[in-house]
Amino acid sequence: MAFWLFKSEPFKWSFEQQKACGADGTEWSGVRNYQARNFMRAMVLGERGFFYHSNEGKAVVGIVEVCGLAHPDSTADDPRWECVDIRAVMDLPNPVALDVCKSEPRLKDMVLVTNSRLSVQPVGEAEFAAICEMGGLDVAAAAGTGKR
DNA sequence: GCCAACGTTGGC
DNA sequence: GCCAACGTTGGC
Repeated sequence: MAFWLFKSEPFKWSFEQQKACGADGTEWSGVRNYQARNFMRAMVLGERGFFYHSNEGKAVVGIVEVCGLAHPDSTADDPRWECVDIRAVMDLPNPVALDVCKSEPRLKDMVLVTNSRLSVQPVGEAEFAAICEMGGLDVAAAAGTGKR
């Protein structure tokens, strides 16, 4: 199981809007970057990730789950662009801000910290756990591996 | 609003 | 295939 991070400017698409889509989720459309696309191609159903608000907010605000494998992006006129579908799972009780991530030793190698421009990125298991802990979430619950 | 970092494009 | 020019992203 891998973990991911999806970045969005809240004015364009916020976690509130994501939650409003419910369990069906939505296309994570609009990605026009090969690295980001390749990460989406590697995603598996049920994998979890963070929802990060860039620009305004600059914080990890929620947990999402991959609910549709990579497919052509309906908003692209070029079929080489693909995206997955994701749905909101839960909020982080305490959003974890970027500057907090930057000053957290366990997150010093996190892609969010080292390459702020990548809009879809992998998250290490330890990084996932650290942010859940800092955000006030039970790691197993956030990862979807705990008891329900 | 500025600018640094990064990616992409296109001329050669 | 290199590299300069350009566009975009996103932190500050």
